[in-house]
Amino acid sequence: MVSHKCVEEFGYRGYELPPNARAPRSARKKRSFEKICEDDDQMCPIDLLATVAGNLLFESGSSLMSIDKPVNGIEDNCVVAQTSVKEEFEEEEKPVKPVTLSDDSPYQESLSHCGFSSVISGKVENEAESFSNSGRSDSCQVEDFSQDLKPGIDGDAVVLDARPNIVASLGSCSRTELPTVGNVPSHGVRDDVNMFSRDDDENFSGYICPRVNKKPPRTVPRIGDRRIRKILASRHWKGGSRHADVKPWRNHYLNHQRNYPIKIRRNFDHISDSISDDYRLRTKIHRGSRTISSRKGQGASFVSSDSQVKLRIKSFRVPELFVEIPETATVGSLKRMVMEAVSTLLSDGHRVGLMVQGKKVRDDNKTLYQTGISQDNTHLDSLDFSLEPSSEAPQLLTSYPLGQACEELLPVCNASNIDNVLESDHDSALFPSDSFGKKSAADESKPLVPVARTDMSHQQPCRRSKRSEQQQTAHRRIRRPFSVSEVEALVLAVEKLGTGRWREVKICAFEDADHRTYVDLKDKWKTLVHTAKISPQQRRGEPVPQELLDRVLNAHGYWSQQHESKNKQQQETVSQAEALLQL
DNA sequence: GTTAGGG
DNA sequence: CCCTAAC
Repeated sequence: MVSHKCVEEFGYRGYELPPNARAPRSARKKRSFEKICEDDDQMCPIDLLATVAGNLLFESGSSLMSIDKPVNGIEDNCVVAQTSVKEEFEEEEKPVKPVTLSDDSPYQESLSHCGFSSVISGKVENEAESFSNSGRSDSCQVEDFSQDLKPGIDGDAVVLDARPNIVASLGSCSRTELPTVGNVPSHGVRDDVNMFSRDDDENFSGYICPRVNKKPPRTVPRIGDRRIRKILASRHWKGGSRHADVKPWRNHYLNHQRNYPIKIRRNFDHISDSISDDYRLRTKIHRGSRTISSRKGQGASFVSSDSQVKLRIKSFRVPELFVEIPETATVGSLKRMVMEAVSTLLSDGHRVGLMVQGKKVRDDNKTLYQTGISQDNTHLDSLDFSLEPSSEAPQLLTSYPLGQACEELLPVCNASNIDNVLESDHDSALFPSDSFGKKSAADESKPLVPVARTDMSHQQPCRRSKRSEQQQTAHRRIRRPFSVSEVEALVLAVEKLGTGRWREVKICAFEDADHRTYVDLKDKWKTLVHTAKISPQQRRGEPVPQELLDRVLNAHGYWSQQHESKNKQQQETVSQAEALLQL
């Protein structure tokens, strides 16, 4: 809430949070797109499962579904999730043929390229087993990069349901294709990274490392196998019967769009397999007092004398990635587009968050043991990882397509989805609801953040320069137009304090509005003055009541006059002093 | 760190 | 909203 220090003096009470933090103008142009998102709040996600967790997790199918208690009051979801997983497990899981990878296996190489991490301790071989069992594509898979999309698209927005090459967590890896070992670059880069245990405090076992990829792929994106399907409306995601082609894992996702933490069970053999939430990580924990962890990448192994806690991040999803693409675009370009969007989404501004028993652990220097993450601690029952923005604003990428036919390409992610990850955060300016009295941001604030615009017409020349632009603007804060009530509060404060005292204005009227800096207020005042001076027809954005604009002009005039007279006085003083000095 | 102003 | 100069 806005501080009432000023407000009370002026008897003003009307201030409230702007209902919607909006995306930059570039995003707002895509109204149709936003509409999709609004109408279909949570129904058109691209789920990117990036994991190396293999069929290992499903060695014991029946035990997978066990869950002791509802997580954060979403019991129903959990139950459904379990059911779904179970079903697909039964349907899709196949016996696995063991394959052992040598230490120098190209598989390791491929892992190192990946964008996400999965946590394993000495389990690479097992992972590989599941990978090796990968079969060919299923009916959903589109292999031909040059294939036209048209046959599958009815003119509505296409929503991609993307999966990485390896999606073992849902037991469907038998359907996915293992990238050609040893030929990674040409076939696609694995979306997974293994991070192995370390002994020191800061690099705890089971670290999740979203790979920061400042530069989205320039040439052929390494997208790997993706499943593509269209949806026309949200309802299409719901009943499975309407989509005979929808795989069980898909239903699994469709039914579980809501955010909730992923529970980690203490025992490897009894894992809660609740579906991961957006930005939440599915983890698994293994207990052992003395563990041998092999570091495949370095061909080394070590024995730790410490008690080790093994964590396993099974997968996580990228939420609400919307893609709009001409039906004449090729499948390859679509894949590239998705890859870029996903890369962008994950590349910048994300860090790993950790919650123990629902409480955020901010101190990175704490040991796991101090945090309560130890092999014999019950806290392991509620260990949550999350991906959260590490910077104030999500990355805005704008790679402007040149071709007219490709104008409307705009993958969008709904940033509100990560809101609840930040539920206890007050340090993020991303979500005004947080600092304005805990409104339900998911309901009231849906900043649509464009994460990428992809040039589908292969007009490479412009990409370079645009890329550098992207990097330059990567940390630009999200645009958040002032609401009328904010303007009112600002006007009130300036009326009282005058211009030129922006820090005080901030403290007086916007103290708790973390996303409004005094520079912002100063800038807003500047634009308000300008707005008040121009004709109403020339004004843009949410109309500011004329009454307020009048007050702006009045205050501006008054304080300008004050400054003038002040300066005049100073000048007089100076000249008098000079005159005195000359005498 | 604040303020002012251009971009 | 960003950047920077000036204080």
